[in-house]
Amino acid sequence: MKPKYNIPCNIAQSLNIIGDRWTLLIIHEILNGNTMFNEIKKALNGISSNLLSERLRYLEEEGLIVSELYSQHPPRYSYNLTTSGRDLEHVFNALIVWGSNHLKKCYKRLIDPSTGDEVGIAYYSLKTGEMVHDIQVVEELTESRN
Amino acid sequence: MKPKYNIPCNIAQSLNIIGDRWTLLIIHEILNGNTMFNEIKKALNGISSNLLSERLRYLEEEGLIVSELYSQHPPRYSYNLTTSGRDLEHVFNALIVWGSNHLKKCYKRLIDPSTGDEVGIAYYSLKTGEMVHDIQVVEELTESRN
DNA sequence: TTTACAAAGTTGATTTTTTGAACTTAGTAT
DNA sequence: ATACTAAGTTCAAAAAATCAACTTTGTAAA
Repeated sequence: MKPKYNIPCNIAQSLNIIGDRWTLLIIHEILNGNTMFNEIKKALNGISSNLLSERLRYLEEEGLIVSELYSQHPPRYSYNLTTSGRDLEHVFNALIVWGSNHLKKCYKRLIDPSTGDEVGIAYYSLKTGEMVHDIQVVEELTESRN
Repeated sequence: MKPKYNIPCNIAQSLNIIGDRWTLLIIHEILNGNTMFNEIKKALNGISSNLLSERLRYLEEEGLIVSELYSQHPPRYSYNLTTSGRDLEHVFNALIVWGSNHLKKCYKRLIDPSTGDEVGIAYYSLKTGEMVHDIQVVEELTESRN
């Protein structure tokens, strides 16, 4: 079945869910308000129906989107993000910022709407809310038997 | 040749460079100090030599890594990140944070090493350095002829 | 009341990628 | 000599993505 990364790392495990071709772009379109099958298909120049259909099904299984029946009789669904899908926004923003710095041609930028200043990625403490200038990745202790 | 997303968006264009299977994980291993071919291969359980070799070649073409000859006679290279490769760190961190909130099993967390507090993603103004609480994605104006 | 058209898919053949295993080349260690 | 390692390359087999055609239910127009 699905070929998955068998690597003990958040990044690899996250990519097992959102790393397939088109997947992040599909979520991004839904985030941008394109909630219907054909809206998404039209926005994603080149994706085929069967693949879009399969990806949507998989993302729903994984809990990143929910499909809502908006017409009974020809059954028609609109696709919306769950919290976990919406939380990918920071990943999108990190990609937009990276792209604006390193792509030959940049299409989008992140700005502070109150000042117009361009913004970059930072980190803040969940406890205090203050910006944190130095960060560290720590390994979760593997809980052994007890 | 390479199937690429033909979509005018930083995210799609960035994924054209770093969105192939294994690519982000390879860069992440180099960032973590695994700079030799077999170190990367060993860390990435399941990747095959030919694919690793092809991905490294492509990433060098795209300017995300540089290979440095460290032994002349059996030609041996070590792989290191350029600035553009290193700048993907924010993307990795965004994925680590997303994973720590939404994966069934979390392997890593981001903390402030001075306090031990867990951290989340924020944004700051490139001009003032201050944290920005509201952000907006703006489309780059397409430069027409002049 | 046919005819046309759209939305949301499904089916199946073709093409492209990825995997997996074996092989190579140059060198070091025993 | 023999074994073993690093860093790949080559090629066959398997898996995934693309592409085009088709289906189903319904709405709009002639």
